[in-house]
This record gives sequence, structure tokens and C-alpha cells, in this order.
Amino acid sequence: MTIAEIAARAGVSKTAVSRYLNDGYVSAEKREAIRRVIEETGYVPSRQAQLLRTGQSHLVGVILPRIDSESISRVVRGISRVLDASDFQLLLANTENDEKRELQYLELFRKGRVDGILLVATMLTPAHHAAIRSCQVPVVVIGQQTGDCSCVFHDDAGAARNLTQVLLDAGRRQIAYIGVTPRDKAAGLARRCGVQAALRDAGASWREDLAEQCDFSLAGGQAACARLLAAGRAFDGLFCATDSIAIGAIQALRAAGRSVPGDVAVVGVGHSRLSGLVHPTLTTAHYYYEKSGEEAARILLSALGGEAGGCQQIRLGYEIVRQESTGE
Amino acid sequence: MTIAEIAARAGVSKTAVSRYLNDGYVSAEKREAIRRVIEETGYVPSRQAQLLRTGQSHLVGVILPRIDSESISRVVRGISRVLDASDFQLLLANTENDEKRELQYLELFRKGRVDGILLVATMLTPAHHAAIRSCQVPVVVIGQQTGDCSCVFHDDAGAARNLTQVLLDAGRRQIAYIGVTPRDKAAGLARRCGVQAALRDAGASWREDLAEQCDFSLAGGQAACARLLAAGRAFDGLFCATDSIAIGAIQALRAAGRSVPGDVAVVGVGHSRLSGLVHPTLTTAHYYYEKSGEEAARILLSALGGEAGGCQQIRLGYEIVRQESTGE
DNA sequence: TCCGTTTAAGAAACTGATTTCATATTATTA
DNA sequence: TAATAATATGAAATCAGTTTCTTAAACGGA
Repeated sequence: MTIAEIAARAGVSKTAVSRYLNDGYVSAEKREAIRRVIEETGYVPSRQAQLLRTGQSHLVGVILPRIDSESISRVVRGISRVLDASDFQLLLANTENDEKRELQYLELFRKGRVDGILLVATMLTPAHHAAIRSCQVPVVVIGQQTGDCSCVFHDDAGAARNLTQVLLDAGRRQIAYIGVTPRDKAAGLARRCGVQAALRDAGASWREDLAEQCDFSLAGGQAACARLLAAGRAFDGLFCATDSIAIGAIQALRAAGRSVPGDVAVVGVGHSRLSGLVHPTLTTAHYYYEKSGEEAARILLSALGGEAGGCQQIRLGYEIVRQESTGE
Repeated sequence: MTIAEIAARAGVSKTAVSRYLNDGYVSAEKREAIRRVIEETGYVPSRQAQLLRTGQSHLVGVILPRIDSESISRVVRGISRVLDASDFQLLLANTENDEKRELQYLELFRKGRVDGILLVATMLTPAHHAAIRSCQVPVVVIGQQTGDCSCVFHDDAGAARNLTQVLLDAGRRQIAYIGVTPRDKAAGLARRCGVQAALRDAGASWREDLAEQCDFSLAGGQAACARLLAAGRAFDGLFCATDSIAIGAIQALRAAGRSVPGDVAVVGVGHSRLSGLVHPTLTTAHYYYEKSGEEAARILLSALGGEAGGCQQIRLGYEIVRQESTGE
């Protein structure tokens, strides 16, 4: 069923049908005739043909490091909520945490396949910056702050600082730290800086020998905490860069006979569903993941709608969730 | 940079360039000339124009009830793993558990937008069956068994039966049940039938007054279990249709002063990450979610590749994961 | 040498929409 | 009333490729 057939059936020209579908500029009778034929036939114009002519795909490319992660899938949910209300659709690119694949997808999307890109970023390397800047289509980065394009991110430093304050308020002075790579400016660097700032404010000192690094997994947190314990240095507070790491760390602590929060108070970041279900429940910072996806999608849509706007930088807040792992 | 320009620069016809890019059938000199020009210009043919002519979008539509669910995001991960290795991309449609939206997307995808559809289904109503059958493009259903098209699903009845057997083996005789709507043939009906079969085999009886229903959420499980307890009927075993429900139920049991597994042994289904982290850890059935996504994507790709195959029905197995909630 | 087959090449048609351009018909204004 | 503007309309061009059709040359076998 093509536009030509519809035109023939309705006794009008292709142009009229096209106008009916787009501008308007069609007389009442023809409009009605076309409407009826389209309804009868269930005609839907071919996206491909539209795309070829207009150069628009009505597709938004979403690049993310992995989908089976609570925080990221919540971001995607926010994105899809906004996109569903528009006439754009969501083209998903899962990079499985592979930096090369991330760049490949940026490259692939750069020309033509999509009208805009949402990048859920963990790391922004020079290659990323170059790729983003050379993009023909608007890009919005989620989860990291950047000057290359609009971005939506969380107040990682603030949340970390505040959570560390919770540890200090609980009377802990020897604060250990388990984080992720500082190449991740948000979850790695900013959160660590937040911890350091809180310690500095309190006159306590950052102890490099109480800092460990791991990946985003629970097992990673477990192993990192085990390393801390094996090193034999005393600590009574533990800041973990994510909830998963924190939960892994708590398991390691308990395996080593330390009580939480008795011997060690622990905090995480992200307010995962798990945080309220593990024992003890985990003090953490609530992040507005859905909202970050929504905001990013909204910014992208307005950029696609032709609004100038420029590079918007949106920093979302957080909310401290006090639970059992830091005492009452 | 279009094919016409390349042709002009190389001193050949568009046809020759097109042949160079596809069949072959070009003389050595022209081949070399075209190769050089393409290399110089970095020309890449427009997907859009190719798609318009060939009638393919190289897109696979994935319809799912919600993305921020562990099991579903794992299915998506499997899908994306297979699709990434092909030259198809993943168009995501999140229906937010809205049956109407599900049908809308089926309708939308039905014509032209995508080359094939993967439907992660919770319910298949007559409307669904009709929509699937009238689809122009191949459809593969994930999570439910159907004769309409190929499908990949889990052995829900078997898993439920086996898990119930675990409860019986632990000496429990008064088995309560918290499930989801039987309109969901897999998670609702099949699992309940599995429980009933196990009870029948053991000479125990299915007690309708010990059966409750709720949604897929933890809160739902909590509320349903509270209702069971409020009704005042005794039970020493509890089958829950999902891990989330089971974890909610355990919370309700403990809130009511019942010990798990002491007073009540509990089982769930799905082997969520949570199941190993809650206290007590939950006996459950491991489901191969990633694999179901992979298999479904593979079937779809082979159908798109022109292989007949017909309606394949793939039933994946499960693995009982014995943990603390049923005693040792 | 003649005929059929294979190889090579390009002109033109085709995919299904949008957009431009030219034109006709009304309404509005000076 | 004439000039101008606004409204309607469709033929044809356009987007960037692929595919069909036609023609021509080269080659092999009888």
C-alpha cells in the first residue's frame, strides 16, 4: 500500500495525500476522502521512504555500557517514558562495557542512522570527546559532566561528601574507601573527591593505604574489602562507591567476623532495591536515575525540535537514605 | 557524497559502482578505478537509500513489558548479544505493562518499520494471537508458549513441581501458594499447575484457601502473605511464583513473628541476584534468561535469513538452587 | 565463418515518500 | 474594479541507491 494507491483510490494526487499527512493545505472534501481511504486500508507511510527524502529517521540512539544493571535499566526506563510520548523511537546499543564498541556505535550513529544520541557514559576518553564533537547529530551524555554537549548527571561529590559525613557523625574516624577507577570521572573521581572533602572538613585525614579499587560488581567489592582486611589496617568506617560494592564488602566483613555497623559502619551509593533488603540494610544515597533519563531525553527532543538551548548542564540532586549499616 | 559522484569521478556508470559494491561483474581496470575513488573519498553508501530499494530496515523490534526488571533486562542482554554480531539493530519498545501499548507496538511494527519482532510476553490474549498471526514479519515470543509463531520459554511447570517437591521433602505438608494472574499462562498458570501436580503426586491436597494472588512486585508478595496470615490458616510451606514475591512474603512472615525456614519454608522462582543476598537466602529455580534472549534472536535471524524452520518451540530447562529458606 | 554463450557496461526504471514549481481559483484590499 | 494575497491542486523533480533491460564485445565450438 503506497501513497500512490491511496491517492488513486481517493481520486486525488500523491501531493494531496502527502499534504494531508503533513502540512494541511487540503480542502475539506479531499481531506475527508483521503481520511476515509486511509482508514479503510490501514495505510501507514513507509518510514524508509520518508527517511530517504527528509533525512530524518525519527530514531534516537541510546548507547549504554550494559543493560542488566539496575541503575542503567532505570535510566532507560526514564528515556523510554519520554520518547514514547514523542514520535521518536529508541534504538538500543549495548556495548557490554567495551570502550571500542562504544566508539564504534558513536561512529555508526554519527551519520544518518539516528537523529540524536543519548550516551550513558562511564568513561569519557579523549577519543570520546572527539567523537562527540564531530557528531552531526545532537548528543546528550547521561551520568558524566562534559563541556562537549548537553549532559545530565548526579551530584556525586555532594552525595559522597554527605555520606562520609554520616560516617563521621557516627563517630567513625578511620574511614576506608572502596571505589572504581578514577577514569570514571563521576563514580570514580567525583565520589572520591567528595569523601576527601568531608574528611578534610572534619580534620580527619584521607588514608591512601585504606583505599581500594574494584569494578562495579558485588564480587569486586567483596574481594576489595578482603584485601583491605588482609592488609591488617584498622578502620571503623567504610565508604563504597556503589551499593553493589558495599553489599559485597559487608559480606566480606561478616565473613571476617566483623560486625556491621558495630565494628565497621558502611555506606553505598545509588539506593538500589537491594539496599533495603540486605541485612543490615544499607545507608546510601538515592539517585534519580529515571529522572536523569527523562531529562536527557527531553533535552535531546528539544534540540531535535530546533530549539537552540546550547549545551545544557543539568545536575540532579540526591537524598541520603539512612539505614542500619551506619547505626541508628 | 553519492554513488553518482563516485561514478563520475571514476569515469563509470552508477551501475558499475553498485555492482562493485555488491555482485562483482566489473572489469579489473574499472574495479581498480572505483576502488581508488572510494578510498580517496571515504564514501559509504547510504543505508536509507539501500533500505528503500530493498525494502528492509535491518531493525528488529523488541517489545517488552518493562525494562527495569532483572529478568527482562537479562533477556534483553541476550538479545543484544546476538543482534550485535549480526547487522541488525535493536529497536526497543517498552510498554510499561500496558496491554494496549503492547498491541499498538505490534501494530506499528507490523508494517515496514522492522524486519522482525521479538515479543517478551506476559500475557497472550486473543487480540495478541490475532495481531501476531496477521504480522507481515516473523515474530518470536519469549517467555510464553504459543502455536502462533516460534517461541522460547522456560519449563515453568517442571520448575514449580520440582520446587514444591523440595518443600515436601523438607517435611512440609500444608503448602500455601502466592502466584500471579493465571492469564499469564507461564508465570501464572503453568507454575500453579506444577505445584498442583507435585501435591497430587505426593498425595497432598491443593488448598484453594491457602492460595493468594498478587502482581510481580515485592510489595505485592508482602501484602498477599499478610492476607494469608490474617486469614489465620496454618501452613508450613510457601510456594511463590517469583523471587520478588517470595522475598516480600518472607518479610511479612518475619514481621508476623514466623521464622523462615523454621515455621515456614519458602521457595521462589527465577534465581534473582537478590535471592542470594537476602536473609535467609532463598531456594529458587535458576532460569536461563540471557539464553532465552539469545535463542529467540537466533531463531528470528535465521527466519530473516530466509531459512524456513517453521514454528520452532524451544523449552529451556532450569536448575534448582537450594538455599537457606527451605532448611538444609 | 557462423552461431550461441559468457562477460561487461550503461541507460533507464524503480523504491515510496517529500518538495518545488507552475497554475487555477478564490478572497481581500486599495 | 483592479491588484494583490491566500488557498488549493497536481505534475514533475528529488532523495540515493538497486535492479532490469538492452546492447556490445569477446570467446569457444561446429
